[in-house]
Amino acid sequence: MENDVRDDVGLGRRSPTARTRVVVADRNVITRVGIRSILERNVGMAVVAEATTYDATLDAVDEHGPDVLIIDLDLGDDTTRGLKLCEEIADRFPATKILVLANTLSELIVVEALRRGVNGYLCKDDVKADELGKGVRAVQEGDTVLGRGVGSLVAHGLGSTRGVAERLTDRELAVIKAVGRGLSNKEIAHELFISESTVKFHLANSSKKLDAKRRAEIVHKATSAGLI
Amino acid sequence: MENDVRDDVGLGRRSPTARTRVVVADRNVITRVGIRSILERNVGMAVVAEATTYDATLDAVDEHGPDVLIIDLDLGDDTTRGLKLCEEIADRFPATKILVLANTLSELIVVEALRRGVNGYLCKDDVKADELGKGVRAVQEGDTVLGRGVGSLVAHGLGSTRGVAERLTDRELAVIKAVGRGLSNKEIAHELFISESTVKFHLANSSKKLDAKRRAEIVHKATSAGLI
DNA sequence: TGGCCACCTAGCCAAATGGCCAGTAAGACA
DNA sequence: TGTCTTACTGGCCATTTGGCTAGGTGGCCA
Repeated sequence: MENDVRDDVGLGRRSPTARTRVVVADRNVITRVGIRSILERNVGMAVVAEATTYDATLDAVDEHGPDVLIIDLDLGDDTTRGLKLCEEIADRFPATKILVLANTLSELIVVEALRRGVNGYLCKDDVKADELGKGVRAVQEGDTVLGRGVGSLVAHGLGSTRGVAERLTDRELAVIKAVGRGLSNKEIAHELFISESTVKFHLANSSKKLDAKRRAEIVHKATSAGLI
Repeated sequence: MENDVRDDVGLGRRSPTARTRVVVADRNVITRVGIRSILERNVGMAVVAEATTYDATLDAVDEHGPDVLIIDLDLGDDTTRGLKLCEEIADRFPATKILVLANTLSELIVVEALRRGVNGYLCKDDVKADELGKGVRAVQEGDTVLGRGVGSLVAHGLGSTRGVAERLTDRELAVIKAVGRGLSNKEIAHELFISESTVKFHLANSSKKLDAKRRAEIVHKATSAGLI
């Protein structure tokens, strides 16, 4: 309908009336520019810094003390790192609200993120242009925002009898990665300097946590969740 | 998908000096806005239409006859569909050059895309802001552009002795999807109304094509490639 | 017409996997 | 102190798997 795009992406020039200051963390330039364009249509919103790595994100938040951090958890090769970063930021900078903007929708990640103090979780492919600004404003005001599908996913998870989507240990993750590379239990045991029994043990635990019947399903779920 | 038709965003009003007319196909608003912002910094480039589905993409190309189509193959739940679309466009509209802008880098997809007449392949996370404009201009002028890493991937693939990344048949894909859901061969056989032997046959073929040793690796590679 | 391809089936056998049991050891915590 | 969690190990046994050989069909194309 209205859909007038401003292409004059003023590079982070903060307007004097700006009330909502945002830091964007995403490894993808196109996405960063897009978010900037969309947010700066909203009066009173300004992107004050961009970051492409976990370390840079922490620095940017520390330096600018933004109202909202928009972050894609998948900034490196390890989403777990992104989760830890959120925890740290929520802990050290409680004034900065965190809005996760994810590529994929994974129960595993959503639940973990919320547990670690994230204030909102949107899925890139699902948000409409106006929802991004609304989401930023909502988390700034203390609401928890969950994008389309995310809410029901979480509700479904929490409603289930089992303790869903428990966190995978480092060891379990290492084994799953090896399985994804097509190694046999014996080969994995050799590579990780543990016994074949232990490999099976970790896989059995992973199976329960991910609610997967077979190793192929474990790999599929872990891959979809961006864990490997 | 409610948002099925191309929204011919008014802003894309073609300036009289515009020489490169671009259609952008991506399900993600943020990305579309980002691409638009970046391209329209370049004098002589205009985004004349956006599309979010395969059908809308074809319509947009048909209607606007752009110089370049920037497309994310993953517009629906089936990347294969995106590949077929490229083939059709390359065939029916040879004047429109196709630049794939992918989320993930997969040898499988790259090779298939090039085979089907795609003129360029960039990886979203790798492109820098200026490279996008350069890429568009390059494909428009008839060059083939491969992003960082893409080239070496292809070279590596083609250099190998085996016929790499052969196309998976529909049946093989169906079996792989089922494996990813954690089904046993017996269960898959029952679900697809074929015998267990046939399931094993398809998996063995998939193994060769994907160069995977075990079913878990097949699932991993297929998942990473966006095939399932 | 013959050849190629996708697809389907069968059986055999060795290896890998998954589920179960019962343990040890180290560090955190109250 | 005892209890918890995480990590690790072993053995047993049924099932699943992967690799092999050796066939079958129908469709498409030169």
